[in-house]
Order: sequence, then C-alpha cells, then structure tokens
Amino acid sequence: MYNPLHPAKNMDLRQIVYEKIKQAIVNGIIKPGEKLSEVELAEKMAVSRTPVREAIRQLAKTSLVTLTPRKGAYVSLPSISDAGALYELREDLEMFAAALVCAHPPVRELQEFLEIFRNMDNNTDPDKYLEEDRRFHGFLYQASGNRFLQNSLQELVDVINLYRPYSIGDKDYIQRLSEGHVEIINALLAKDEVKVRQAMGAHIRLSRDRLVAYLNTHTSER
Amino acid sequence: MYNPLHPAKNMDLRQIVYEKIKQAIVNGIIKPGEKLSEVELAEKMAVSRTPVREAIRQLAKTSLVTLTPRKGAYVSLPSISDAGALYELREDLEMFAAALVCAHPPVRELQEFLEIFRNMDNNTDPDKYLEEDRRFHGFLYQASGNRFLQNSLQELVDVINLYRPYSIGDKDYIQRLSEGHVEIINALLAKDEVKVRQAMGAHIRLSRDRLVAYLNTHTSER
DNA sequence: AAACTGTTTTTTGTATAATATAAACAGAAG
DNA sequence: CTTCTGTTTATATTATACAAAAAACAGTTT
Repeated sequence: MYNPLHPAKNMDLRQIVYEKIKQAIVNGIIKPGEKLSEVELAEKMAVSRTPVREAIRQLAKTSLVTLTPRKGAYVSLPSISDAGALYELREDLEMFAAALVCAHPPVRELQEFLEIFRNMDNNTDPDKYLEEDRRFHGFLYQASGNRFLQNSLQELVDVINLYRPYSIGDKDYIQRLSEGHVEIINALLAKDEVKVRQAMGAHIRLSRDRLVAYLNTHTSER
Repeated sequence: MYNPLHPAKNMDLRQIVYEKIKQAIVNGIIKPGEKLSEVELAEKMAVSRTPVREAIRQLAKTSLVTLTPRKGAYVSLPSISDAGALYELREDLEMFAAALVCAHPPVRELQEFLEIFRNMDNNTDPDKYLEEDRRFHGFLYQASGNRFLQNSLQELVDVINLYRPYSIGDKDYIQRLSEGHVEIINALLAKDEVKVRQAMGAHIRLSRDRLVAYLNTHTSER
C-alpha cells in the first residue's frame, strides 16, 4: 500500500532538467543537429541557466549531445560511419548480455514477452512495436545482473535511437524483427547459449543492415 | 617539427579542471571515498566554483565520482561485488577489441611492445609495469578502430583502477602478466583470432582473480 | 550523563551579474 | 562590386551573490 511519508523530492533541479532534456532528445522533440540554447531551455522550463548548463554537460558525456567550445551544445548527429561502429559494439554487448541472462532466465517475464511478439506482424503499429522492442531489450539489460553492462548498453541504444528519423515508417520489417525476438526468447527458455548468441547477433545485424542501407541511399554524404 | 602557431588554448576552463581532477583521482592523489569539496578544489586551482561544479558533474557520468544530492561529490568507492561485474564486462570488451585488432594488426607497434614485455619479470618496477600495461591496453582500444568501444573500455578501466590501493606492492604477478601480453601479441601477429580471444580472456581473468582474492581476505565487508 | 531541541556554521544548490568570445553586419577602401 | 576591417550584438563562459539544506554544536531537560 501507499506510504505518504516518502521523501518529498530526492531529485534536485539539475536532475529533473537532465531527464527532461534527455527525453526531448530521445523522443525526437529536439532533433539531431539542432542547437541546445541555454537561455531558451531555461526559459521554457522556468529555471535559471545554471542547472540547464550542468544538465547539458552531463548529457554530453553520454554522446547524445556534442559540445563545441565557445559555440554551444548540439544534439549529436552521428555520421554514417558511426552507425557501423555503434552497431558493431551493440552486437557484441547484446550477445553478451543475452548470454548472461541465459544462465538464469526469468521465465515468467520472458513468456509475457513471447506472447506480445508472437502477436505482432507488419500490420502492427510501428510505434507500438518500437515501445515493446525497447522494453524487451531494456529488460534483458537489467536481467543480465551487471549494472555496468546495463548502463553501457542503455547509453549506446539511446545514441542509436538518434537515427530514428531515418528509419520510421518502415513497416516491412516488423514481422521479421518480432520473429527474431521470439527466436531469442525460445533460445533463452531452452538455456541454449550458443543459439541465444546466434539469434541475438542476427537480430541486431538485421536492424543495422536496414539502417545502413537506408543511409546509403537517402543521404549524399555526412 | 614544431609549429608555433597552434591554437592558443582550445580548451575552456571547465575542460582543464575536468582533466586535473580526473588525473588526481586516477593517480590516487584523491582516494576513493574522499570528498570533493567544491570550494577547496576551486581555491587550489584558483578558479571559481562554477567550472569545478561542472567538471564534477561530468566526472560523475563516468562512475569515477558519486553524487549524493545535498551532500556532495565523493570519489567512487566500488564495492566488492562491483569488482566482479566490472571485470566481467571488461573481459568481454577486451576480447572483442583484441579480435577487431586481429583483422589488421599494427605490426610495427606490436613488435615494440613485444620487446618491452619480454624483458619484464618480477624484478621490474611495478610502476613501470603498470605504465606499460596501461599503454598497451590503451593502444589496443585505439587500434580496434571503434571509437565507441575505445571510449567505453577506457572509462571502464579508469574505474577499475580505483581498486589500485588494493593491489599495489604485488610483484609476484608481473612476470605472469607480462607473459600474458607476449602471448596476446604473438596471437595477434599470427592473426589467430581464437587464440587472441583465449589469451586475452585468461589475461583479464588473472587480474580479476588476484583482485577478488585480495578483497576477500583484506576487507571485512562493503 | 544521555538525549533532545534550537542555533550557528558550513556547504550545496540556484540565480544573476560580469566578462570574453564569436557571429553578424555595416561602412570604407580597393 | 568585392573585400577587408571595425563595430555591434548575441551567446557562451566564468565569477559572485543569495537561498536552502545539512552538519556541527551547545544548552537545556530529564
């Protein structure tokens, strides 16, 4: 039940501002390449520039924001070659995380996800898929039991999500991606580590190839 | 040769302060658990509190510093169980990085390192070993060609180095660790990826086991 | 003497003011 | 008309001032 005597607010302004800006970035409200004006953000959130500055500095440490001395802060605009490097690292880390989960698979939750992804196909709302996809992967990170791994992966995925403008509205892959999830879950439930790694690797590569192909055809050069 | 017309200083104060504090931490001048007083640091470096605050906030994003709202910032004091998680992740990433280097080994530099580590044994100055060890691993990160991997690994290793007070003065392992490096380098030069991964994995586990054993015997509980 | 309460002191958190740099612009020279 | 230079304007950077919270302390009560 509810305890009315919880801490009033154990977050300071900077933390709140940090989360707000971060959400604005990962949800695409502020787009890659756009400038983060201190005064503008401060005014919009009705705080002074100090907490905004500190939040931006912290964001910069996550690669979501790029700092240019004496110029300002901008939402990172990862290059086309960054995409390869980011996915290369992600593939390794996701396979590792999944392998760790494989040792002690959380059966109940996995079965819930299994149901969800079994019922998804190319007619599913892409936003709905995206939401469950994030939830699933995030759950695996947490279930890996290694908080440093969890942290690294979450940061990495947040950066990768900056490419979202280049992949939305792409319904053709939802079924294949969902099937990939089903495969991963089944391998986890079977505690088959080799298959888990293989399935996860293929799943991530599918996303990577889709993005790289898109970038190659739809961008001149970056 | 030297060009006198390089940028006067393309670093702002915050960046300078950031590096100074970071160096103080990784070099053990400020020890794990110690408090980072804003005024004290500002006075010592003869700057105002603002750049110091921002530097500390950024440091906190690297896990080198832990922030406690309304209390202050402290040099992180990783727990005994963190040690396992940190090394678990490091093992995976170092193996991955080494495997990447294996595809295009930088022969010249590897041979230089080979000479260095061949000439090391338990009589070598531990500080000298530590320096070359860091240099070698850092070189591999860079040679992996993946800047995100390089970044993650460097941050991870910096945090692991916080345990240094718990492992100094331990000369018995220098020879074994050096032999490990030789093994890794030879496997890289032979482009034998399987052996590279195996050698690197064993090398990291050796360090981990040494630390965990030490922590288990020399600390009651954290 | 121990514990509680009220006060002082120190330090963090936030806001604002001062400074320095860079971008935009306009006027003058070629 | 173009280019260069000086000025203005806007913005990031740094410093300082103020507010709020936590820690240290002391005095009082039991």
